[in-house]
Amino acid sequence: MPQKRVSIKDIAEAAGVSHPTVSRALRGEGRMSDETRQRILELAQEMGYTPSLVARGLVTQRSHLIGLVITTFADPFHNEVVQGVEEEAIRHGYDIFVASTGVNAEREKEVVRSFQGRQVDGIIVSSSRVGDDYADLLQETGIPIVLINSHIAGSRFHAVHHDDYAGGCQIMAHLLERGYRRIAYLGNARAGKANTDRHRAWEDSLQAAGLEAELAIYGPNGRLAGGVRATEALLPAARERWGAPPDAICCYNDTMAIGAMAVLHRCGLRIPDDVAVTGFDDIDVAAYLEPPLTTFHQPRHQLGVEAMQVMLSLLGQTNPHPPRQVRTLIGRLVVRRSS
Amino acid sequence: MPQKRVSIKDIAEAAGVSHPTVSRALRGEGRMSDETRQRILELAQEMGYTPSLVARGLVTQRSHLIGLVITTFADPFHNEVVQGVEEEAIRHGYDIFVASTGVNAEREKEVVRSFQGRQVDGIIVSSSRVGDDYADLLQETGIPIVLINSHIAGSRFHAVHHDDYAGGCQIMAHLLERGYRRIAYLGNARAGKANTDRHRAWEDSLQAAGLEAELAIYGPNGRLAGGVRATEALLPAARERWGAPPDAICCYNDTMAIGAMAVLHRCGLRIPDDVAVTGFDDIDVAAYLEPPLTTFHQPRHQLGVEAMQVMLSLLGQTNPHPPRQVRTLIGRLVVRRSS
DNA sequence: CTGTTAGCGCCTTCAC
DNA sequence: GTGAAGGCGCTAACAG
Repeated sequence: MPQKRVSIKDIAEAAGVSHPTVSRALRGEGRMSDETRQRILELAQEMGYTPSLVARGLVTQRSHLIGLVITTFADPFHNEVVQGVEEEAIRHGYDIFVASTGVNAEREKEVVRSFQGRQVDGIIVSSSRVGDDYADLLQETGIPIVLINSHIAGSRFHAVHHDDYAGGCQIMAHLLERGYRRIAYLGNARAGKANTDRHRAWEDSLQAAGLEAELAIYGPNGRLAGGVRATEALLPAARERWGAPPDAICCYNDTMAIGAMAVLHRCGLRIPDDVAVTGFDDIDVAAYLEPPLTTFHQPRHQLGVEAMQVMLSLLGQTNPHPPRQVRTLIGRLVVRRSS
Repeated sequence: MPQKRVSIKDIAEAAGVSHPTVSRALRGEGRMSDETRQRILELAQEMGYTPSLVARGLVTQRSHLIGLVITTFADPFHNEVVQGVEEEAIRHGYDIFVASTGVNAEREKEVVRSFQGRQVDGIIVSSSRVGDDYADLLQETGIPIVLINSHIAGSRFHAVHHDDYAGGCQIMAHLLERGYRRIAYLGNARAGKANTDRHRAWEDSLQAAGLEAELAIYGPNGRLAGGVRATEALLPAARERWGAPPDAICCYNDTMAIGAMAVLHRCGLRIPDDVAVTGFDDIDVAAYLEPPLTTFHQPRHQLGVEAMQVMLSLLGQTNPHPPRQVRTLIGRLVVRRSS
């Protein structure tokens, strides 16, 4: 029985009052006799009334919708972030509208248009390499923006991120302390600041230890296959340079590290006896690998929560140009058996 | 510069025509002089016009939005499905509005209300244990519904799913053929039909082989920790019954299998020499584990695509009660080194 | 080919 | 306390 929508008019008629009265009753606004209010509320319940957020949005110009841009749904890092954003949003009466862009600049524009068209109250962008043109596009919408882990073009945006450089340094300090010397970096050619920060941490740490940062190999992406590809390139390169495999591989993230471990296993190299491996992010599966993966834990969920908190504070403001907010979350080194 | 929205009225004024004319020009509808149309289009471009899908939705009663319900964003299975739905949706001019419910019945209702309020044109529900009351709630909205992998209460809904029973049988046939005899089932207490089908496949296959289905242990959920918990319970139970570990563990899904493998490793049991392990789904990481996991590949992405296709066909209909559509996708056994 | 009028469902003044 | 208007931005019907 695809029943027709019931509107406040229908309720008004049934209750013998006018629509505005119903509207007020439903929102608990304006003083009115408890009796009428009660009757209206009951009627609304009975008739199965659901307010049209569309109509409401049209008049109030607020959709109670937050647009969330991610690169892909198929990434364990993003997902936790999304979950965090959603929880915090719901807690405050907002819905989230998630869209993935892939690595497609055209699609990025489409998403922004769609967000604008649907009048989202705010936009959160997660882990994108926000280029300057994209940044301009976002800015032009006049909609509040919060960036997660992507302040590459971000000196002008509100942002929540973790400190990749510090994290990378902790990973490296751990490896050096354990006596590893031929440490290679496995990079992600597709990542922006996150990668350069981690790369730099690797480089600086080696130099500070009086070693040379000799071997950095990049995979085409930060996924499993990217880790495999990069490792397959790394091993011969290391042999050429050192006459041996690296004694440790510092990977851009856990996912690439898993790919790297698979290649090492396949080559008969033991982890960590022959080669140590470290990841980054501490995705769920990291603790369950064989051997369990040493990594740097990122508060992914919290990242989403705080991004939404910043957004809420922005939405509460009347000031169209509130001072820039930047939050940096601190992760922690998690040492497991892979190093 | 949070510029004010420009509306078709603004354009109309600038172009010296009436709004409806602008509306028509923008939608390429109604014949009109190429000149005026051209001028209007240029003006719209210049002024940075973005149509208000909110207003449009209010009058057309179509939002071009598809609501998608999942249980959690943090699940590698769902994510591929979502990605598939999104791609197909975008290809046809729809956006998707994803909401996660967790295992919270209250939240399920909220989501439906939100979807109704935002006037989604259709609802796709993925991998939920759609209970009867929830089913009723969905039905009452009068919005077209498509279920993915959750036709538990689904004799009345359109659905796209894979055949868990057949898949389970293939897994079991493989194990039996390899000579495994003490095969345990590691179940997910929280899953609905997917679990019962796989469980049944395990049971029937053993009996058909003249063996008894003796040991099925359930984890509290289908996640890593669920796999760990169940396996920790399984080993002593097996020892009690057989005086030895099972020689194979047939897991509800890959994620639980990873948890199981971690426990086996920790106990010094070799895979597959001491205990074989099989999963289900073929999530990305399955091929990269040590040892790589034997599993049953599910066309997760395709599942999403086809669900959206069914939805599109429904939206194209005028018939309020189109004949029920059910699509069953076929997966395939992927034998790797864990068995 | 274009303008006028009306209304989607709701909220927000304002009178009463 | 409540009702009567007006309008959010857009499309649909009908004039002209």
